[in-house]
Amino acid sequence: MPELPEVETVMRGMAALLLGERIRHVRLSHAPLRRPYPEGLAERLRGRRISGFARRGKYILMRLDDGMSVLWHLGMSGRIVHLTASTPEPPHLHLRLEAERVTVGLVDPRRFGLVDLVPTRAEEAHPLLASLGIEPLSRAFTGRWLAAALARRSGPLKTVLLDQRLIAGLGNIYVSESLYRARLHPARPASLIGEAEAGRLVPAIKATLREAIAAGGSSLRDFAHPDGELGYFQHRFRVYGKAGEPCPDCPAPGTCGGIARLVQAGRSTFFCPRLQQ
DNA sequence: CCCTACCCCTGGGGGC
DNA sequence: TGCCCCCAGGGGTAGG
Repeated sequence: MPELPEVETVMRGMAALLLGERIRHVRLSHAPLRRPYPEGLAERLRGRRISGFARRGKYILMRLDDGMSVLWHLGMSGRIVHLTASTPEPPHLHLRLEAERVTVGLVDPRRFGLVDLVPTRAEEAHPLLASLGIEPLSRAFTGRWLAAALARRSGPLKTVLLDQRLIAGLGNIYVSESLYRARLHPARPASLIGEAEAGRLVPAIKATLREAIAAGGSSLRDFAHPDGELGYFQHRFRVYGKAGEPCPDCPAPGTCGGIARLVQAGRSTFFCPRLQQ
């Protein structure tokens, strides 16, 4: 599930609950995630105070008072849940972190997520972060930058935009949504996107991500509701998952024949075949 | 290097 | 109802 906006919202939710808290106890599941937990993770976290949060791509960094950071990745199905005394323990709970005033859990049925430890001063050197590309919401992410980056890549535009080594945080949903907003066809060869079109795409990506974060932010106020899930929200997609439905921007229903679905590198892409060229 | 195909894992939905 | 297949918002790796 989580792409950049969801991860950002989860991170903010974690910060709201955990910032400044001291960790009293950590319990880990026996079922492994994508990679084994670092040696002695539970013991190393106990007694530490949580001093800060950051996000890099789809990764969350939780900084501790001993110079270490906990690296979280939610995979496809990972969620952070606020556990209260009244809620029963959810299935697929892999990490339970009990702090002074709150308890949170990492729930991940598919177990594609991971938790690791990294020195705070060397976060960027962690193997999973070292090869990540540009942050799409940064000032450095401009049409000029993107045009130059795309010029060196072959392959369809959609697939290239999903590559975390180029842009960190875009996922399958927001790539489709951004290409629709920019009116660019997902199958266009990336190398043939010029500066004018890249100059359309960059603000489309930023606006798409910012709107989704804003929608998540508005849902954050509810994170204490009974199921306690942090950072997830119903966001209105214009094309994602809407194959066969009328295109929201075509003048009359049926003008474009409806939203189309395409499979690229094994992932679904949704687009309007008339508006996106 | 670059690109696609396949794999990891569980659950939900649709068709029969 | 049950079963089976497909699909799912993540990424890493093996091969072409």
